[in-house]
Amino acid sequence: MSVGMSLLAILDEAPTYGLRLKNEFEARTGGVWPLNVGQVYTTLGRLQRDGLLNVRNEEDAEGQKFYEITNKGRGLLGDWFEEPSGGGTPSREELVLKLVMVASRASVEGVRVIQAERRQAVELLQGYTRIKRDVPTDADLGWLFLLDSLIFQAEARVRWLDACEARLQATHTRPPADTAMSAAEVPDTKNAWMSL
Amino acid sequence: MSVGMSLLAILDEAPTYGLRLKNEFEARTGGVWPLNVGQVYTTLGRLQRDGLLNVRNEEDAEGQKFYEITNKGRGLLGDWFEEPSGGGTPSREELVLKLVMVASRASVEGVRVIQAERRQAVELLQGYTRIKRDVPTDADLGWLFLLDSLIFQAEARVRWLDACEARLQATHTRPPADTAMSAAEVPDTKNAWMSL
DNA sequence: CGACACATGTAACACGTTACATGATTTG
DNA sequence: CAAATCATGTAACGTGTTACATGTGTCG
Repeated sequence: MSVGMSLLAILDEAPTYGLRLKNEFEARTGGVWPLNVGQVYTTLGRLQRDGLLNVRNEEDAEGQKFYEITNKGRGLLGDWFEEPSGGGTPSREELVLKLVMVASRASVEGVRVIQAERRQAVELLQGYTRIKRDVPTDADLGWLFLLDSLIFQAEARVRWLDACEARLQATHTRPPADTAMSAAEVPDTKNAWMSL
Repeated sequence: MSVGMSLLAILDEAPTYGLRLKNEFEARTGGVWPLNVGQVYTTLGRLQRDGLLNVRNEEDAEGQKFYEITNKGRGLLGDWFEEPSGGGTPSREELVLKLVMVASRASVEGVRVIQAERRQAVELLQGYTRIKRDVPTDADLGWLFLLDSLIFQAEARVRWLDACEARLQATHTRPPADTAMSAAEVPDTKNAWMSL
């Protein structure tokens, strides 16, 4: 419930109303992560249902409905900040999944896919870099965090794609081992993974 | 619908039955991405509903139900491979969102959060590296792709967290500009973003 | 007036995910 | 026989997301 937690985080600074939350959210993320207004209200409803926030005065004079975080909500928010996010199974990124699946196909196709992805990743990276260059040094800290994240991730992605292509080329040189639709045993490295 | 596409990709190599799909999926991802059997069936149902696959013979003698990809499914699969994945708005990663939100809080708390995340990221990175060291060179190509991805991403995350902490420390030195709950105007960098 | 921005909300859907139920077959 | 494994499936929930409906106020 990342969105809900974000709304709670904003409300933890000061009570506000729905549309304002949307605007704050988008302002802090520099417009990179647009948030449908409807989702704000649905999420607020769910947060209220779970007792994480209260409605102050039903319908203000100007038609604004102020929400305020509860103690329970503050507790949960604290947990969210304290507990590291990387636990559990790593999230299934679409691109990674795609490459995993393309790995058992014709290597020519694999190379095509990888290069197309690489082109796009580089393009995005350049875009982010251009934005960062023009960003004022006193810009919102959160927005700088996000921008850096986009850049670091895009860089990593490009380098990863290169590594994948190299792997693929190397495999292409030597004929592939007959792994086609084998007994589907999870490799014993799985156990190593489990012990993390 | 990443999972659905993955199932289609597996079925594109050869028709199989449900449980086998689960096993294949987990084998190819080295057990890192477990897939609940139930989800396989629900997803298969949705794929069938959309005409992306057919059921061969209702209930094989051994109680196995074979699925095969349709031409429509093959087309969609091709699109999936051809179209780069990074388009649209970048996915909302929980950790990034968390740091964005922590940015407007007390810097001491920010540092604590970042360091906790960093500890975990390093730990994960070490775990992945250990696994990679023991992985046979002839291992499944897709599994190697995935493992590399995890490593590259973890590395990038660590470096990003360091950059964030440095930013935070720098801000901490000079008193923060009064950005608290401002008019919430999306910065004009948004326009730069939009033009990507 | 008409258009636009502000403000709230609901209905509906997609997808991921889990918990549970069922039956057949194998094996100690 | 009992337990485990194989195999299929359903009901239900959480979250994200969109499209739509409604009403108010403002301004050219």
